[in-house]
Parts: sequence; structure tokens; C-alpha cells
Amino acid sequence: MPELPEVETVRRGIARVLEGKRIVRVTVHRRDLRWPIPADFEARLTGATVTAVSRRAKYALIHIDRHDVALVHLGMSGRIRLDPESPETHDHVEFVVDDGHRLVFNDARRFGSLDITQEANLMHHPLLRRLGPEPLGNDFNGPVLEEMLKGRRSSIKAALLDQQVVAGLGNIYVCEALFLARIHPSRIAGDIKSKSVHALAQAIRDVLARAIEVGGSTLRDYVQVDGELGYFQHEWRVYGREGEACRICSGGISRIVQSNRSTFLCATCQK
DNA sequence: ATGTCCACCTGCTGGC
DNA sequence: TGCCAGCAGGTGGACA
Repeated sequence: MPELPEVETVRRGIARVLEGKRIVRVTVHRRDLRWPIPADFEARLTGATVTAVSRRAKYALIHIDRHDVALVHLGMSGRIRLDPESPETHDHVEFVVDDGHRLVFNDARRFGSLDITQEANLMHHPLLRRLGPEPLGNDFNGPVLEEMLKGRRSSIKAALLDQQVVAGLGNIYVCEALFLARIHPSRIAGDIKSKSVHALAQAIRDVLARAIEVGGSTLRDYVQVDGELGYFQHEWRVYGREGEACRICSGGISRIVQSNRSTFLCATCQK
């Protein structure tokens, strides 16, 4: 479910609930997620005060006043519910804070993961250390993307899904960004002209920023912390629209399969 | 090194 | 109604 914008939306929701609060109870119902939740996970968090909630790529990072950081990855189906009225299947972990609010981590497919590590080692964590630049950060722009793609012989679609090239994109936003930049997903990454790569970098920033903007609005009512797809899905230009009309040229949106995943594109607009 | 593919797991949909 | 194939927002690790 979650690519960078959804994780950012979740991060904001978590931050509002946790920041400055003391964690009074952590309950793990199931440890065998993508990787086992460490045995000392509960102990290291219980009694700690949350100082900040940040994000790196698709990881939400819960910083506590013990020089530790909890890593939260939602995988494909992970969600976080705030003060749920009733339990659901696949509720794996619960966090209770000192003002009574509860956050519940639910993940049907268990591709998500939870870990805890020392703050000083955070960026050396095996799951974080190889990540490429944050697309919305100051370290990402056209020339940087160009450098990352130089010599790459994979398709641009595959390259953008590689978290070492740019961190946080997934299947939806890669499709959308390539459409905005009018680049065909099958193009060889390293062969794309400089000007197009620069347009692509901007498209990536634009589409992510817009999705966060719209996703964030669902949070205003305090309902979902959650990470359900926000309202941005109504703005999808190609993703999930096979057979429908391109919003630019009215031609049909097509679906192809690249590395066993669906890619959506307009073959007229994207060259 | 780089690129491609599989595996991990559950739930849902559409066709028969 | 049931069954089955195919699909789903991720990604580390095995392999060529």
C-alpha cells in the first residue's frame, strides 16, 4: 500500500499522537513479520518518551529519549490504526501512550517490518544504508538523477523502482512520474537525454508533493493515521487505468508487464 | 559490478 | 455456492 507519500502521511499521523508522549505499553502479538521483531523491542520502548517521528524513504522512524530509534516499514499491506474500536485479524503490535491513545500495527501479508536500533547507528542500519537520495530533499535534482542513471542498461521503470537510485518510489508513482515526464517506461535508463531526465526529476518531485498534499488532507479529520490510499488515487493519470482514456490525448491507456509487475502508460504521450 | 527473478504472505475479484 | 487463477502499493537475496 504505501509508497513515500503514504508513509509520509502515516508519519505525520504518528507524530501527532506520539511526539512528547511516554510509551506505557508495547504488546507484540506476532513477531514473524518480514524479519522477526527483536526480542528486546518492547523493553527498549516501554517507558521511553518519543522525541520525534521522522521518515527515510518508506521507513517511519520513531525517535525516543534513549538514543534508540524504532523503524517501521509497512510492506505492501501494512496499516496503522489509531484507537481502533475493535481488534482485527492481523493486528500484530500495539503501542499505548500515557494519554491513553493506542496505535495498532496491522499487516495481513506480513511483508512489513519493525526494528529498533541505536540512533548513532541509524543511517548504517542494513535496511537504510544503501538507500539513494530523498526525492523531496535538497540532494535530489535533475543532474543527480542523471548521474544515478548513467550507464544503466535496465529499463527506466526498473531503475526508478530501485531504492538505491532514488528512495521512496513504488509502482504507482513511477508510472505517474514517467507519464508526467512523457517517457516510455521501457526506455533504457542510461540512454535517456539529459533534458528528459531533468524533466523526470521534476515530475517525481511534483507527483510526490501533490500526493502528500492530498493525502494529508484526509488526516485533518483525525480518522486515519492509517496509510490507506489517500484521495490522490482520484488523480491517477495512468496507474490502474488500463483501457481508459488518456487525460491528455484521449488515447487508450495500456498495461504492460515489466519485471513481473504491471506498468501503465499512454503509448501516444510517452516516447 | 549489474540486471533479472523469486520468494515471502494473505485477501480479493472475476470467470467458470 | 465453490473453486481456481491471477492480481495487489515492497524488496532482500539468489542467481546469471
